[in-house]
Amino acid sequence: MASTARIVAMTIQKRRERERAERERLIVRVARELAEAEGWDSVTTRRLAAEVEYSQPVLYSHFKGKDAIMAAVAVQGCEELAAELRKARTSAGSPRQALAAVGEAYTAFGRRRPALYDAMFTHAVDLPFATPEAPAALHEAFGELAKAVEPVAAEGDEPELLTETYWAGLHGLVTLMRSGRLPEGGHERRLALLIGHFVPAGMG
Amino acid sequence: MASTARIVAMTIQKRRERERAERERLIVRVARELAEAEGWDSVTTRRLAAEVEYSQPVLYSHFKGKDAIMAAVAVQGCEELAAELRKARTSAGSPRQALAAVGEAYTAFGRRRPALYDAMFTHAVDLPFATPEAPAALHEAFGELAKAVEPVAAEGDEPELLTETYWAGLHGLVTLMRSGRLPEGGHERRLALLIGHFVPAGMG
DNA sequence: TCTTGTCGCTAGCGCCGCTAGCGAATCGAG
DNA sequence: CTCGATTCGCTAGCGGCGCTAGCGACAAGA
Repeated sequence: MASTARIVAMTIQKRRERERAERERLIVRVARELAEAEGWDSVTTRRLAAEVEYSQPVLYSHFKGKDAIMAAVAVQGCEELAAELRKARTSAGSPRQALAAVGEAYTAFGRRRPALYDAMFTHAVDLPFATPEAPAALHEAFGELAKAVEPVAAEGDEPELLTETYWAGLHGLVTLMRSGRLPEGGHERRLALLIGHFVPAGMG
Repeated sequence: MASTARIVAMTIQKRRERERAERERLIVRVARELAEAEGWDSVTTRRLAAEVEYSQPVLYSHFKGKDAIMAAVAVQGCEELAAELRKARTSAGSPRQALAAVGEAYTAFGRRRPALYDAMFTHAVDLPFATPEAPAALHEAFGELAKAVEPVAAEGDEPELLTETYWAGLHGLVTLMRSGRLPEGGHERRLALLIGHFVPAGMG
């Protein structure tokens, strides 16, 4: 009897943990949907709690604070970005085309999913970046960039630094455009200029 | 007598306007100092009002809101950035050196004056950017970049777009580094890579 | 059955940006 | 010189923010 009770208790506990994990995923999903629909300013802890139909303190039993929720959304974004970069890179014919494809995919992602992009690359400094502890999805996304950059690296260029530099160029284009500091028109030509200057003459 | 009274009234009014303008400058100066010392999060309307020794509503008689105060600080920042870019550009010996000098001056500015940089290029979308109505100081700063970029533009490169692209690269380097997404070490080499890729082979 | 512990709730703290509306000081006319 | 009109900075407060203390209901184990 005692053993039966213990087993039942254990399965009950498992169900609890399952439900709890599900609720956590719900919070992240709703936070993301809300942010994408109305912007991060609309994602307040009160509003988010109301949308998931729990009280505010429940959020804090899952996450340390609002920034941690944004960080969770950012990790999701990294996964999607990595997938899109990979797809762009692997379906390109030449190194130059691959570099252009990931550049276009990156900036397209930033424009199509601004809330996700902000969580990943402008807000939320909580999650580590340039260290091994950074989320795997982030390494994966950066790795896609790196794999596209390395083939066009010149003699003596350190590939990692060159990738970071290319990333910075793409990031600058996305953020300056999205904040209205660069006109939307001309984006393709700016991107082409950036890419062109990263490819050695006569390559591609 | 009536005319004397009117004249006196006018000079009194002038003094008033002078004092009012002085108070406005005080607000902007204190806002900037506070932001540079403790970050923009510490620049609340209550705190700022206390520092200038007036009540909160006084701020709103000068500025539409907090964003407008940040915008005023941003304009100051543009003036300083423009001056530093000009100095860097004019004291360089060759087109390549000029491009490198403004790039270094730009990123150095972003790192040395993070609060100012944020007001100018990451927050405060209030002030117009890519239009003629943009503040003169902003045009001036961009013009300095343009004057450094144009000499190295290749045949067929649209100079304005190329300048924007170079700016985006610099901006990306500054923001990704300052938010901890790029390691501080390696900045000089990344900057050198960016500059090197913007200069046609065999130039400078 | 009763104790113990878990869990989500209500309520509230100290902030924020911003504003309504009052009272004192000043101005212009008689 | 007096007195209504106007200017101007103040106190006080609104609604909302991130976050948390602490209570009550409910479930688990003796």
